[in-house]
Amino acid sequence: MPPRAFTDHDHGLCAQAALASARNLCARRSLKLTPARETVLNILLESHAALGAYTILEKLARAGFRAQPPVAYRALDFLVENGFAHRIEKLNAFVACSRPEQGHDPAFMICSHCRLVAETSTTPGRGVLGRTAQAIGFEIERTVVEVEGICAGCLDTGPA
Amino acid sequence: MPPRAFTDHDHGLCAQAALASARNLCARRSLKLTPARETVLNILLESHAALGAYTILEKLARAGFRAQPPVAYRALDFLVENGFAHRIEKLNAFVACSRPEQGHDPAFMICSHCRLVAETSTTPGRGVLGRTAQAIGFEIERTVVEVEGICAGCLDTGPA
DNA sequence: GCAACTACGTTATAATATAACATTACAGAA
DNA sequence: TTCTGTAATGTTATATTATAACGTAGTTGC
Repeated sequence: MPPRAFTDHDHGLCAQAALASARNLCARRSLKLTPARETVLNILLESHAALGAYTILEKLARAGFRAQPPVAYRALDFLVENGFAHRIEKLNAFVACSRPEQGHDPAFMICSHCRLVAETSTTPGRGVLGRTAQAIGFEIERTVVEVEGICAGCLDTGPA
Repeated sequence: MPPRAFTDHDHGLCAQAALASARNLCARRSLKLTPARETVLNILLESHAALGAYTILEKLARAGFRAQPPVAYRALDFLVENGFAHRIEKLNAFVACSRPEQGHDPAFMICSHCRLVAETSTTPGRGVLGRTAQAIGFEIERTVVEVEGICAGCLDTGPA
């Protein structure tokens, strides 16, 4: 599956599908997709851009929620823990997950010009790094793979 | 070259070599390794642990420097830009570079128990991610590869 | 009903990072 | 040597990101 962020697609459908999928998974796992959580997920699903917690907070406020930071962070914690969103370490920001159905080790391509983030996947345990880890007895738990660069669209219109 | 952080080694030598190497490279490239910069590098070289900017700032203060944040951040910027240190995104912290001589795409193994960070290297442009990037015309500029887990030493003494 | 748990509301503050502008040091040109 | 531009530092203030702590309310299972 190619990443969608930088390719033409019907984003309405894309967002709708992700939301439906989240609802589904929550039902199956008896997780509560409460209003605040669902609203944050919808905010993230508006685009493939990474949003900072305080940007999300503003949008939450506009949607009628109380705008204290913990509200946003708690919702984000829930979404990230359950695989409906990801934290982009490089940006201290968050994106909706493109593939909530699959367990995955996500990898991200971040356009430093338009700030869109495409999700793809990686197999970090394998490859050189995995072998090195094994050689020294390091047990991998989580991986962060983020590449920063310029997406095709931004290259076309002239790189930054 | 295996990562040193999690393996037995003479750390005094390790730090000394890194410092010598930094001095050398600065001379060759006419970069100024000023007292503040060298002190920060030495602070980082004390161990293979990642240090936050404010921890570094405290140590700088103890070494007789003025302790305003920009002092630490400027020195860190210099060290990172010139490859003498790296920023660990996952931790918002910094480590000395283990191989300042080589241009590299570093990858890090972070022990979530003892917080030591081992540096190794990666070839992000190749592999699945590189091919995906190429397929959609994404031009990679920088990569962040950090794996979090438990090092052999911490596994031995009982995992967290 | 009520105990236990989960989520939410709210205040406060911690931790990380940078803007902005004044001052000083220093290298190369006149 | 003095001038001058650049790089580095000093300093104040503030922006941005994140969490602690504690009380309230809703829900679930008994």
